[in-house]
Amino acid sequence: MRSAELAELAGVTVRTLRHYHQIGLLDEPERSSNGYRTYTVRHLAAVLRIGAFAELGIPLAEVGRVLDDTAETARLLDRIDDEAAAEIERLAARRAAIADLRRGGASPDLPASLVRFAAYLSNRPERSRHDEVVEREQLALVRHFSDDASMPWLVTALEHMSASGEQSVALFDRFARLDADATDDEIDELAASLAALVRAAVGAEQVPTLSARHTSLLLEHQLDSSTPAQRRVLLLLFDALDSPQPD
Amino acid sequence: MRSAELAELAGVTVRTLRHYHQIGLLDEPERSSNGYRTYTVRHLAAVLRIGAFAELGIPLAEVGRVLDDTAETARLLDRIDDEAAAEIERLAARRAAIADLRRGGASPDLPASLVRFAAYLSNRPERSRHDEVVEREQLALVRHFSDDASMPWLVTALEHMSASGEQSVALFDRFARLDADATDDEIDELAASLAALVRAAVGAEQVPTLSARHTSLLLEHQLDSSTPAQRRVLLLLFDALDSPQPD
DNA sequence: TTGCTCCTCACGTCACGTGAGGTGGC
DNA sequence: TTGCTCCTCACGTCACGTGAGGTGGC
Repeated sequence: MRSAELAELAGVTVRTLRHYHQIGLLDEPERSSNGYRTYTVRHLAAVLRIGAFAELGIPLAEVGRVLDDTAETARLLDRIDDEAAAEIERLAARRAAIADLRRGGASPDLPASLVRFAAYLSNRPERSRHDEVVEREQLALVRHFSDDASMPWLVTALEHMSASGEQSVALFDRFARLDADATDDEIDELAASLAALVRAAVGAEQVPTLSARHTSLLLEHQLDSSTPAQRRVLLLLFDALDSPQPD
Repeated sequence: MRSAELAELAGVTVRTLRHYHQIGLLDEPERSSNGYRTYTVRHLAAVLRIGAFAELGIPLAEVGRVLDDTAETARLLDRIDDEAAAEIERLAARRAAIADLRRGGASPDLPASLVRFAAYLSNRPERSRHDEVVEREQLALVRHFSDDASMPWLVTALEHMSASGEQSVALFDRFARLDADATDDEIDELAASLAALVRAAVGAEQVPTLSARHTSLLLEHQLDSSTPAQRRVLLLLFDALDSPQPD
């Protein structure tokens, strides 16, 4: 029989047959006078056997070695079974993550623990496109760092703020819309208010270490994304948070 | 920060960063005077965001399009979820097949319904290496064809034979060891005995169609693998099976 | 001459891994 | 000079898919 017929009988493409030839898995058959390959039933059997091993996940490069070696096959299948189990777990975890996203209506790069905080931010009036981008980046950073020892206070604080309602939204809004020609008084007052908000959210006994590697990266990101006036507020805020609480 | 530091913070390799640059997913940062890339926290955030989408199974070629498009992301995730479900099923089926093989101690290319028959064949005394190869090929063919309409009688017959014990093994053994100078009488007798065995196994009312495509391929395979004396037996056998039963 | 089947290269896929060969500052 | 870090190509991976360009017999 010719290539097309063998391929159809075996349920593969002609290209697959060629590939098996190329990697030495399948003997080249005789050629007829016009150069066409003329396969036999034995070729069909060979293709089917190769296919059976391949379907189990044995790489073609190994199939040749194990076609007639039951012990080797069993060893390989042990490994493949483990890999399949691991892959199933990966995929199941992925599906679970997707299901979570659907429930929360959130974006893949949002930390699950901060979905509420993200929603809270998006409620802010006059949130610009640029604000959104910056927020997304920050949340991605927090998410990635959230297993870090220096992080829990931040997550706690953000959660707490998102529960504290309109008052804190108003503060963030003032910060976001801070004028370039804001007076020193305005800036002092805003920094103090934010410091108070953070302290209240964190709890007085937990002193965040702003100099920790991951934390300082977050602060750096915030500074990078701020206007000069905002930067002045932030520096005052960091100072206030770093110094012992006035009582 | 430099490449190595960014890579470590993000939990990826430097090569991954380069790859993201190459496909235009990640902005090239400034270079320092020695040509080293100097990344910012924003690059870190970008890498983390890309990674979050990639981990969910979104191809990098799509990540760029959906980074800021929640609706598109949701649509993509629907597809990916379906694909993940299908892949899990494939892998689970593979694991089930491997578990079956372990229980039966069989080879991957054996039809599950013929494990007993294969074991039965392997009990034959003086089974040569060549016999084994031929048997394996035949079983692979039967397995692949076993959903064909012309096939059930064969599977039934083989099953039945494997239950019929030593008598039939002895017949197969006589066939396998048939001498090149066997007499016509010996050949006639063996063909008749085999025909009787097959008829008994199949059941009288089921007349197999030896000319059906898949069946004739099996016969062709058997003929190809036989000695001239065996071929004579087989042709007599096929004739006997094809003609109405003398009564 | 037109169709059909078969043939042989050979590039593309996907997300990087892995050298090879070279440079600049300590 | 030796080490270290970074750089830029560029090939390899895995099992084929997909043209491109050509041939032989009806």
